[in-house]
Amino acid sequence: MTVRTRFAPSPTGLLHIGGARTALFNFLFARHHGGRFLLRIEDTDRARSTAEATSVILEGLAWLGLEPDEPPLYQSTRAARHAAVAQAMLEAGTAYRCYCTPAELQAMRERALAQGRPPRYDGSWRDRDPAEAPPGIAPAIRLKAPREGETVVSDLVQGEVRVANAELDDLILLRSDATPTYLHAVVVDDHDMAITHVIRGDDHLTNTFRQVQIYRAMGWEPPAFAHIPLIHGADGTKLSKRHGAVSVLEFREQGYLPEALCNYLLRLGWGHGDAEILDRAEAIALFDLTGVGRAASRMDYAKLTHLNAVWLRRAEDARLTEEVRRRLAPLPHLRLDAAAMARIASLMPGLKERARTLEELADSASFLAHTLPLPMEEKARALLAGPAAGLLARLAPLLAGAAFTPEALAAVLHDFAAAEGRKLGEIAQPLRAALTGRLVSPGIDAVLAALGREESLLRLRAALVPVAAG
RNA sequence: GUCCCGUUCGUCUAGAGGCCCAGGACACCAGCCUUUCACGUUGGGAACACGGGUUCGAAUCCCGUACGGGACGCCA
Repeated sequence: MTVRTRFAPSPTGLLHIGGARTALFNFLFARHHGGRFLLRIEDTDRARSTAEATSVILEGLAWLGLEPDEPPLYQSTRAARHAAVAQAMLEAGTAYRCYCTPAELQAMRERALAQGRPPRYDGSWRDRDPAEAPPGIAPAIRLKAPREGETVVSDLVQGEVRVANAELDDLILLRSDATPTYLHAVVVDDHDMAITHVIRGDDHLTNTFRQVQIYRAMGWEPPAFAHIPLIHGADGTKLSKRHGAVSVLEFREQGYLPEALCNYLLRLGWGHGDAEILDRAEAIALFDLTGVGRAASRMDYAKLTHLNAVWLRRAEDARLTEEVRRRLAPLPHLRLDAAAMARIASLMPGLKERARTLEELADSASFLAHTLPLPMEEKARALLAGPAAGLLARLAPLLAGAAFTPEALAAVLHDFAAAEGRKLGEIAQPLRAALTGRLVSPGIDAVLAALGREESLLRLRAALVPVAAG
């Protein structure tokens, strides 16, 4: 039997990282077992579903490299099939028409709650003669669920979970307007799509009992279930916007790499020995449901950022250069011409070691494309205002005559430091300040070489002018 | 309220009766390296929720308690 999994989001909002992780686990599980990963858009709630939300989900999945193996199935296109199955259950006697109005049900719930009983449908139409049906009321179709015994779910993550059938009431399959409820539509679709493993958030665990009852009523074999724990915010409560970024596209915006986010999400709630850094191929090879924990895990942005730094260092320079260009393009006072891009590309090895996100990377590369005057960090300005200025003034002519290769420049700086009786850092730091406007950058010889003689001397003199004048 | 699930360093986790006076990673602190920063590297502090059992032996099995989460809709 070929493994078939699915991710089934409802397009009512963003693709948040909880959903992304669910998709990732489904994808990885399918790939690990040589199966297929499918996507179903649960858009039966027409009022809340939007095309925008659907495209956000598709875009997020594509960015994460979690594209489905078949075109997505839109649940709303399957209403006729859902109704037909409910009808078949009606005829088979495993379902019945219920004429209670929403108001009556509401009152029923409130009464039960007031008496300290669980709020459940009392089954009043279960065995009632349909001839007693009140006129003018369209019935809903309810499952005639077993009242005795228990329903058992053998969950691949949670283990064997059971509940007494007496705890469950007769759920609605088809609303009075003939549209399917979520519980019913999911079962019919998973069955028709030949889904073998349903991997989803454990907020669905208790729904599963009722879904299993539907499978049983139809004589269908239920798929295997795996309910994975939810992701919480740093404070342990349900993840929401106030915890920081939650939308997948938001992470992209902030400069996170998809492979880093996937790596992080994989390790959140799943472990395999001491393995921490995993690429897609390794994840597919190692992932299995047995490694999934049962407790909710908290979102840790610091760890995500660290993983992002790791993946940033591993990323191709050309790709990062393009990402930097895209992020720098809208900014003022930058000239992203071929020369500037060549500088950025040549310094990328040193740049990417010092950044944790694409945002930081772009920021740290901006000096290479900046038009003069160069913006100065306060500390850089202070350094240039000190005695270092004299050193740089004496250094300038030496640089003017030097070959602009990192090796030759390093030699010039070393010799100069020796001649001045200074430590190299005492030369390099002010020079860095003059050339970059900052105190942190790739190696100073590499920076000089990347900028080239003309630009380097231009920046050096520009930095010294105010000092000389003051 | 009822039902279901969970609980190992601050966080993510390893651990499936002796290998654990509990290992790794992030974060934190200190040293080294370094041309600053970062990387790297070395070291440090830091946890089996609590109480009972079972066993020669329990983080691991059982039962309670506490705390947390989830579900109880003609929402998904």
